[in-house]
Amino acid sequence: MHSVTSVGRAKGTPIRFVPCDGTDALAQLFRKRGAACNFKKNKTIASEEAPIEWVYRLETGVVRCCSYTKDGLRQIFAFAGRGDLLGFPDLEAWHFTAEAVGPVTARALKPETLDSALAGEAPVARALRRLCVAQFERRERHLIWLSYLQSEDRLLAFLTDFAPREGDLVQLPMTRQDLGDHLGMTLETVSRCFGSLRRRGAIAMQGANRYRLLGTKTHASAA
Amino acid sequence: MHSVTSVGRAKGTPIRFVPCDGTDALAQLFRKRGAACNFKKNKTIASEEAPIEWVYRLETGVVRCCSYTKDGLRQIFAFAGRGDLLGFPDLEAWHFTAEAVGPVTARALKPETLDSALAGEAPVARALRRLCVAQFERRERHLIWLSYLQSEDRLLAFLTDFAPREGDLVQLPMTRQDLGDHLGMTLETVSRCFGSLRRRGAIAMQGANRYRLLGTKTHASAA
DNA sequence: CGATTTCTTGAAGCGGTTCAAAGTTGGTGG
DNA sequence: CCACCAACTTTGAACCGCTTCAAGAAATCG
Repeated sequence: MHSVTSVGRAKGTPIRFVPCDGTDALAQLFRKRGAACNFKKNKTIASEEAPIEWVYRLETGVVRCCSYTKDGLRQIFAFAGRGDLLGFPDLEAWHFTAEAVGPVTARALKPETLDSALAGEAPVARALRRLCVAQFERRERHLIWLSYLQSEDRLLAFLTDFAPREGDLVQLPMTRQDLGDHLGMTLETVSRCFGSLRRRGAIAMQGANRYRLLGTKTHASAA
Repeated sequence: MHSVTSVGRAKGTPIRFVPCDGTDALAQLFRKRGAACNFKKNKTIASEEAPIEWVYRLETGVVRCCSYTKDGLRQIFAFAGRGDLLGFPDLEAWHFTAEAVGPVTARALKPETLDSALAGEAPVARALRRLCVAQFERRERHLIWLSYLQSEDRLLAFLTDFAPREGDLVQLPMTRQDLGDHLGMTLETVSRCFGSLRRRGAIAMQGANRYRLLGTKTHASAA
């Protein structure tokens, strides 16, 4: 651990992630009027600072949303998946680069189309606002991970977040490097952390890319 | 420096911060229909997870937007100032705690009021969306700071961001502890970094809380 | 002015990086 | 089907930046 004051203001819950449930109106819009499209592994879907020509809603596959510094360093803000939106209307340019981690399918809409729906249909506007705020909160959670937790707990936090449910066998589509660039550590540290989490009994691995969360309270539901 | 791949994708500009200019419609709304209010130093304006009863637009003073973990550690997401909004409508609860760093004045609006303006007036809706996305980008920039830069450059990045203009004498309203909790380092490290930045000639100090950016290109505008 | 908070500075220790090398995995073609 | 190659992962050892703990200096406020 480092920095951050201890001000003794213990909160019941730490930080909850509010999954956006109001997406329905948006989902329908994309399904009805969106163009289906596919991206191959590692294909760049959108480039930072390029004008937004399409707004996407992901159907299958995982996308890394990241930013490159001028020296070529990469920070992955988030891994986007099914139901996530890439791009916002009335935003002149992409503020991150989006790349397909594996094969990806999505539905695309022209920003103008979404824009006019925004004006006409209140539920769509509301759904988009909620999605934006949800992403916003996600970034804040990420910020907390990076400054509070040490590497091992940071990885565990991610794995917990990524797993749909405790005990499920989860396939990680991304590399150690991707994880490192997301969690602010080197790929070596990521690897070492996988090792110690496994040894510690927090996770079970099946090959390098499949894991299962052995919840601290999976069997014992006491307390 | 740590982690983060060098993929060699040099970009012209690193990450720009797009100041939200579309606030006008919102500003007018708050000025016309908002209730004026004052907060004393260190007063809690909003508490994480509490229901949002008012949405604020800051007029003077600085507010720290932060989150406390259950062990009482604090992460400061941002220091909000004049023109910044605290709280979003159609969001059931605060997702951070807001505290006055010094004396603060603001205008407050009931979320319902803002909500109905959102439905009726397109420019207000657009302004709010832009503000939300701007905050969003701000968090992403912050993430980049935390994972790319080492302490000294992190502080410099903040000081550069906080100064309205290079060369101006800037008064810092927050403590070293606040800065540390914002930048992910201890207050001691913050202090040491102030020292080395001063020695290095990047800034000039006037007491502990006034500084002046000695831009690397202030006088010499060459190249 | 004294008292309390805030800031600075020093020295030791640790977590994570860096550099290096060996081990795995998955895909391709003989 | 196996051999080979490239990409990815694991592991080791030395080093460095930041934290931690501790003490002293400066600033702020009643």
